[in-house]
Formats: sequence, structure tokens, C-alpha cells
Amino acid sequence: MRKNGPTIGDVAALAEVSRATVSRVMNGSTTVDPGIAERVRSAAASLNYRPSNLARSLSLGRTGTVAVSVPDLRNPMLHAVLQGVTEAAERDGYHLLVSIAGEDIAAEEAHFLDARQRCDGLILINPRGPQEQLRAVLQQAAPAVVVNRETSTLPAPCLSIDHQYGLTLLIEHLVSLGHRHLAYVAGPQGAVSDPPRRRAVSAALDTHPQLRIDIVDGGRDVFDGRRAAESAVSTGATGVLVFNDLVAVGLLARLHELGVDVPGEVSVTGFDDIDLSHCSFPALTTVGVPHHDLGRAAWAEMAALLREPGVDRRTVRSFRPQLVLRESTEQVPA
Amino acid sequence: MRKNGPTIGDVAALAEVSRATVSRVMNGSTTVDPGIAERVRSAAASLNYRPSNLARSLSLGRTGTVAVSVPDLRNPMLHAVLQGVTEAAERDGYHLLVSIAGEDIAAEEAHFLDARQRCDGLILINPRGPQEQLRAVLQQAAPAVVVNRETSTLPAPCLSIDHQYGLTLLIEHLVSLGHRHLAYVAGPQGAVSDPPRRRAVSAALDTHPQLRIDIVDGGRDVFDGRRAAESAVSTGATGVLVFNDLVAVGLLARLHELGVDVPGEVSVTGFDDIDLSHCSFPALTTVGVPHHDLGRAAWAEMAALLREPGVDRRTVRSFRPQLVLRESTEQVPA
DNA sequence: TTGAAAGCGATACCAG
DNA sequence: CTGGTATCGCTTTCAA
Repeated sequence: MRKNGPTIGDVAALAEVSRATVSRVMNGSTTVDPGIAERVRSAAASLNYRPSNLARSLSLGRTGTVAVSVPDLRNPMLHAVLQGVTEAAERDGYHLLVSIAGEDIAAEEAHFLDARQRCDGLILINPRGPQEQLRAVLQQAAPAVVVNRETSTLPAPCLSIDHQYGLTLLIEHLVSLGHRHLAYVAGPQGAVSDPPRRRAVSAALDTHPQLRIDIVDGGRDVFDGRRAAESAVSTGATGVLVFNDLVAVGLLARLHELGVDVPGEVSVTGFDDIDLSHCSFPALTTVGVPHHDLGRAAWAEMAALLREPGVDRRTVRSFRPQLVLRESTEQVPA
Repeated sequence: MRKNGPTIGDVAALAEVSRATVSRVMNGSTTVDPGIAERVRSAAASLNYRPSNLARSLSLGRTGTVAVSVPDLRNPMLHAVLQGVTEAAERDGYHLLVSIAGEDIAAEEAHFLDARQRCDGLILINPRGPQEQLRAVLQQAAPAVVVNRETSTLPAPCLSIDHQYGLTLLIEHLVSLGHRHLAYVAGPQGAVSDPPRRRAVSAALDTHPQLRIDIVDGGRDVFDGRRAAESAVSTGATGVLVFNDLVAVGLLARLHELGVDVPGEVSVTGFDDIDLSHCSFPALTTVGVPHHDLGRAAWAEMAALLREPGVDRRTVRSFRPQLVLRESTEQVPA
């Protein structure tokens, strides 16, 4: 079993001190004779010794890292969130450990707990799976923070983007431009952010009795957008609300091929304000989403939990998107 | 120190057996009396016991996970590679642990080793930092696999995309269409894949004496592409080779605004064949890159290293891109 | 200031 | 088939 690197014992032997002393030196204890300390340091250096994180964590009862679980990495929205979390965590001296849950929703629970056990905490981003299961996981995984899940009083802090508000912003914008018939190109099956948008649609229909909104199948990527283009226009809508910017870009491309003028004949909106929405033809009206802030806030919650273990915080906070007007929307033609 | 969950000892006590037996049951040993096994299982269940991965790993000498270090997650190319690695690893019963190295190149080394120590191996993707440092890291981090680093005999398997070949493909294509003056919109500072492309440029200039290729500053995202558009056309080139598809899409958008017709006045090529290259105006001629295969292969190397520890494999393999013709390139106008 | 020894939570060998 | 015990590598009282 000893094919691994040098252990604290080897260093102790070489420096002719006890393991306890080596430990003290490695952890920068001041109560060590400078001469001895130096001897230990050079022994460690010459052996190329690195303390085992595993053993250290086991003994210390903490690892200095927290796990972030994401469903899959294709969603560009995740990168901004991850970026935010990483930066904040780094500042607090914590490492992040991204674990990709993968397609298999059934295996998700095991994945979560596995990741959690190597770390001091768990941040779940866009967790899928039934409410009950999530609840159970959260119980065992504390401290945990949930990002972007419909919050129905889960036993953990829940942060999310207010997708309903975002879509409402876009709908109101189109309505104010005179549109009375819209289409919503929906997200993929099981997307956590789809239901709130559908709620925005319902709410808008209540608010504006003369408004009509058809829902058509969409998806998550540019190809889904291409495919949805024809169904969307065939509804006769003058405004198309698309699940996100990526899908919208695909849809715009197809509309272009079909010779449908945007925004002349139909207006199109996206969601997320990704870089690309500047570069589509025409540039995309969308809502900007504070993913980065969301990430930072998620870390803040985690940091708080780490600081005072035991307390069960249940902060619920949602972040509001902002309208970003570009060329893809305009008055409905008379 | 005992604020953690139940330990194997608690289960043993409740089931009135030894810890050894509990361990056997938890690991599915067949040599356990069914009755006892059942007693243990229910004890474990009632305590909600989960074996500590940390302790388990320490004892076992293996963790069942390998670390994958990436510079940052914004590069869409990484996702495909990660996807490939993940799928393959999963099949072998290994978990992946993605660690984001972050901006700070100085801290990269520490990051690598830290990640490595929590895992059985380390896969470095697009590692930056000087050759010497990388070499040193690899020494300590074995088993390790390097992806996409200029391979100059590092002490580890090195897999990479043959960027030089890819750009050569595109250059030859443009040349065969009659172009004699090209521009190369370069990648960001320090991008590992930029030097090989510059080599492709040099090589092409040798092969085609009457060819001219100007190099202009580019970058990594759509905005860099927008910014580069004017310099690129002002060279007077009839064909623009762009660092990657994302940058190319940005450049196309700006050209459109400037009223430059593509491919009428100038041809444009990308690199990577991302989904989006179907949806630009016009659709982008590019090269398809087998990122997914690369990821799978990286895992295969890692799996081999894990299987027979000690041997130092130094496989060097590079993956060739394939030309993908679309509408953004055409004969140079007479 | 230093060292001996008792954990941390599990695995695995060796008897019984 | 089961239990006692050494072990993994490190930290941390507690004495000396």
C-alpha cells in the first residue's frame, strides 16, 4: 500500500523530530524553535513532501472546498453563475469543486451526496428531480444552497432568477408597441425556468383581455430555434417570445432564410442577454440576467452557513432581469 | 468534533455486530449471514448512515474520482471535451471533479496539486504557465494526462487538436478558390492554440510564394471579433481567417453593419464548427474539431494509467480537424 | 518548545 | 462467517 509519496513520518524521521513538530511547522505554528523549523522545512523540501489533503481533511473535520453540482455544462448561463461563485469563494480561501450530474436524473441524488461528502458544503444549481427527493437530499447535505429551483420552502437558502418577471417585462414591452398576438417558444422538457415563464404568459392574458399568446415547442439550442421558426410564424403572431437568446438566434436565422422580415413583419425577443445577442441580425431585444450576482450571493449564503453551522438559514431571494432593447422589436405594422 | 453524521461504529453498536461486519455489508460482501446483513442494513437505514468518503478513500488508498483542471469555463470548446471525458469516465465508474484554475497563472501550480491530492489522477486541459513548471507539476501529479498543450516531450500522455493542420485546410481552400491575399485574425494572448496557427500561416507562405497573409489582432469572443473587423478589411485581404467561430460571428456582424458583402467582397472562415456557425449570416465555412473524441481519448489514457500504476506512458496523439464548407467562402471576385 | 498518544472513519488481515 | 486490531496520514490535547 506504500507506493504513495512521502508521509509526515518520513519528514519527521529525516529531520529527527516528532511528527507533531512537523505538523506544527507545516501549519505555520509560531511556537517552534526557528532552528528546528528550518530543519523540518528543508527535510520536507528535499523529500518533496506534500501533506495529504485526504488525511488532513479527515483529521481536521473540514476540507476547505465546497461542491457545486450542475446538470450539464452546455448551458452558457451556468458559466456566469459559476464564475460568480468561484470568485467569491476564492476570496474566502475556499476551493470549488464542480461536479457534473449528467443526464441520468435517477442517479442525481447519489451524485449530490457523493460530492457533498468530499466537501464542506454543497451548492445545487438548477437541480432537477422531484421535490421530495430534493428535500431529502438537502436534509443530509447541509450546509447546502439551492440556486434556481422553484422555491417551495426547501430546508435551505434558495436563490433564483425571477424568470416570470423577466418574461413579463418582454410581454409588456411588446404590448406597449401595439402587439396583440404573441407566440411563446417554450424551453426544453423539465427546464426549471419554463414554468415561471408560462405563469408570466397566463398573468399577461389576465391583465390584457384582448391579448392572445400561443405556445409552441422550442428547446435549448440554436437548432431547436431553427426548428421552431415555422410553427412560430404560422401562428400568425406578430411578436415571438423565445425561451432564451441561443434559441432566438437560431430562430432568427431560419426566419431570415424564410424571407420573414424582423422586425418588419414580426418582432422577436430572447432571454439572458448573452454576448451573442449583439451580433444577431437584427440585434436581439432581450432581458439581461444578473447571473454573476446570483453566483456571488449563493456563495455569501454558503459562507454564512459555514461560519455558523447548525442554524438553518432559509433565505429566499430572487434576482430581477432587466429589459435590454435592441433592433429585433418594433411597433406592430399597421 | 462529533457534530457529524453517524459513523460505522454507531451502526455496529445498533446492529450489535462489529464494525468489520458493517463494513462488509456496506461493500456488498457475500460472506455475510443474510440475517445479520439485514440487521445491519436496517440499522444503517434507521440512522441514515452514509459511509464517509474521506475516511474510505484514506483507507482504500483510492478515491474513485479524477480531477480535471480547466483554465476557465467560458471557452465552449471545453464543454465538448469535458462532455467526452465525463461520459467515458462514468462508464468506468469514476467520478469527475472539475476544478477551475482561474486567472492567476501563478496560483495554477498549487491549484493543480491541490486538486490532484483529492483524486486518483489529474487531467490538465489547456494548461498555461511555463514549460518548466508544467513539467514539475506533472512529476508530482502522476498519473496525469495533458490535453492541448504544445507537446515537447512532457512526462505524461499528451493529446491535442492539430490546429496547424486545421488552419492549413482553410488556407488551402481559400487559395484553391483563387484568393491571393488573406488576413489571419489571431487569438488572445497566450492561447495555446495560436502558435500552431501562426505556423500554418508561415508554412502556407512557403508553399505559395505569391500568397500574402496579414496578421491582425483578434481575441476570443464575439466582441473581439467586432473590433477586429475593420482592421481585417483594411488590409485589403479578400479572405479572412478567424481564430474561432465565435470571433468570426462577431466579425461577420460588424462586416454586415459596415456594408461589406460576405462572401461577395470578402470570404470569412471560422474554426471549431460550433452550432452557431450554421446560424450566422452567411453560414460559416469552418473546420470541425473532434473535441468529443479528444475527451474520450484523454480518459482512455487516464484509465490505462490507473490500471497499471508506475509505468510512464507518453502517448502523443493529435486529432485532425475536418473542413466544413458553408456559404461564407467563395471564389475571389474577378 | 517538544513528544507520546489518542483520535478522525473506514478497510482488511488474521484468528477463532 | 465474525470479531479484534493494525493501518491510512495527519492534527491535537496533555505532559514533560
